Amino acid sequence: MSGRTHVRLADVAERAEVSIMTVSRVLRTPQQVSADTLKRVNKAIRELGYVPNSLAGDLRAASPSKLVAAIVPSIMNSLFAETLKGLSDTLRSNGIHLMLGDSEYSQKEEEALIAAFLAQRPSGLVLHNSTHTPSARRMLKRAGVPVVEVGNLTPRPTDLVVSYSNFDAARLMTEHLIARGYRKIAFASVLLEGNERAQERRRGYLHAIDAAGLERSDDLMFAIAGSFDNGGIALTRLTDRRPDIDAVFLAGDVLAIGAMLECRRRGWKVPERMAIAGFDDWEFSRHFDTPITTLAIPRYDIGRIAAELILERLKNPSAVGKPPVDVGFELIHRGST
Amino acid sequence: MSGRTHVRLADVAERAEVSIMTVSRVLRTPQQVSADTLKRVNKAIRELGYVPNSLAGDLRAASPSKLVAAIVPSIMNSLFAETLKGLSDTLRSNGIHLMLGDSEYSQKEEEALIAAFLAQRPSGLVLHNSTHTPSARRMLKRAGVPVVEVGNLTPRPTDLVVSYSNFDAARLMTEHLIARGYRKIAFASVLLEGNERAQERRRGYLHAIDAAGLERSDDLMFAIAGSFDNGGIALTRLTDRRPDIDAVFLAGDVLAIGAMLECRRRGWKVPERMAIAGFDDWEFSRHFDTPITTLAIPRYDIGRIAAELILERLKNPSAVGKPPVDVGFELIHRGST
DNA sequence: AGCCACCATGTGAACGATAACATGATCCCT
DNA sequence: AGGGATCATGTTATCGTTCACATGGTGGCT
Repeated sequence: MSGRTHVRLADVAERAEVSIMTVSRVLRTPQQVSADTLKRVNKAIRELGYVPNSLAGDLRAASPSKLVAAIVPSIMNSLFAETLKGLSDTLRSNGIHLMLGDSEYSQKEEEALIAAFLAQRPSGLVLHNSTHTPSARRMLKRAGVPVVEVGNLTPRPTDLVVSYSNFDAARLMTEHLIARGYRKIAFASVLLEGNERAQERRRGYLHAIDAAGLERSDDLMFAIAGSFDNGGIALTRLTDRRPDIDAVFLAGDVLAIGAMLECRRRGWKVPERMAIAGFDDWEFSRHFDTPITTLAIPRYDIGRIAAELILERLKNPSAVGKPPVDVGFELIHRGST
Repeated sequence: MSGRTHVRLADVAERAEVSIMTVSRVLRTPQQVSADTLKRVNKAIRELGYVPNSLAGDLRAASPSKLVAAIVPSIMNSLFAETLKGLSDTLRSNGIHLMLGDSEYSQKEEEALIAAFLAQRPSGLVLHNSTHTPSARRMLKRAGVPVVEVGNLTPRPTDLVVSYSNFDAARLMTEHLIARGYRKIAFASVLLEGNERAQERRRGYLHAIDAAGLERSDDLMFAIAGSFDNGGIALTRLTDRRPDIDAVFLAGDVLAIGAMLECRRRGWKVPERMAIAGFDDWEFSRHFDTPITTLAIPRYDIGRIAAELILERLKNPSAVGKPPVDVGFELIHRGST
């Protein structure tokens, strides 16, 4: 073992008795190298266990690194995982890999991550949030890198957008509940602060409520961190305040599932005693005795399309100003409403 | 806009009327720079929106990039997500970020990811698998980078290990079922091929069965991809073959939950008609009418400790040969057994 | 005053690769 | 047989940063 950590092109070149440049060609443009040189160099590469140094390569080529950075509010939320999978699959088949950050729903943290990631000169940036600190916004503008926002069909995007309208989705679900005859419709969601998606869903709910002339009241709204237990808690708080509630729209994460469990504990019939509507078609939503009416978002596709937009931009950097891509959503009517 | 994409140290230096080196020092060792130079340079940095180029920095410093690569069998499996979160949290507080790959349970794919990741000169590698292709094994040995395997307390690790014994965990659960009086105990797991963890769990099950002198039979074992529905299918297949089964140990993913749902559909009392044991304490396991007995693995801690080992090794590269870290597991006895 | 230590800053080379150009050999065509 | 095109390979400069060393000014101590 020599003192040097890694095998370099120069080491391979020496062993194969060719120049560095020839080794480089063997790796990148083998058709430009004669058959037997190719064989000799490949042998040396294998024997030495050469692993290219992308840092050096990308630096000299002034090309971005073969990495795309993604920042999600929570790694452990399987909804975001689906989008990441779409991203990762699509990028990988183009030789690009994923750098992942977890902003923990904090814009300040997101800003720090953006700075750290940009230092790696990624080929692109995918952000779940579309509201950022001013400083983050400035960095993104100047980065000279495709930026895709995927959490909401935001009106004033930084660059590219692939998403769906949280507002429309929540409005549609509320309209559905109204059409089914419910009149005291409550709304529960994850915490609103810094979460544009939750805010938009709330706006959508209120819009439908107002349009139908139904009661709009703070009593009918509740926000709480997303978890099973909290879905039950939300239901409890709301119905304690207002026993006349006949439907709850739980617009986030696993809240609806928690609410279903709570209804079962209480022996409440769904939807007769209480209708339950969810957001996001968790596999589990289907599996209750009374399966849950919910909104299905094509989250894998969001990731896939985000990747495609980045790849396209890399091929053709001048093609800026692409309009937002609306992947839509689907209301899945099941037994709970 | 000039033709150049990014602002360089040289641009900042020019604007602040100092040398490149001074700017570099402002960023890395500001205590070596006089107060007013510091102010002037920082102003220029802000005005130009300078973002360091880690590619160049890490190249020259011959230091690894501030990235750690992790490869999991499936991004969308929330169990792995928990470990990733532990990793990510711990690394980030040390200025290191995560590169993420999804091997889709394939060793060939894992090998490709390892090669691609090593090219980025990461500070470390975290692998969920502990069995690799020969070529992957060779790369890992030669990489000169800390490698942590986290999926199983494997006997012949590549380098570092932080995990628990799948064998012992499955054995313990099987012993628990035996102690509770069950005699025809079936075993269902995710697909075994290339999945060392599932294989080890099966070994643990068989070990306990043999030790107790109970029936060991292919009829009592079933493997299927992990999903809700497949848990129900596993239960159906097993009891079709062998109606005398009185307990099923579902050692993987969400199979146990699927089996519970299937029991409910059939109106089977758990555990009277059929005992159900799971592996991995999904939040959901608690929330059935009959909550599920299961094994809790400290998956977040696995990630955290893996990160700590890497950080330690970076500080002190000579400290090789650390023994495996066993984080253990816990059998959580609930109503289903 | 003279000397040395120290502090702030600058200079030149180097990290490992690639781009652009240069070279010499081979080949084909007239 | 001569000359340009083509092919395989080599040479030199460069990417943006950091390292190692050099330099000049300031201050304290005797």
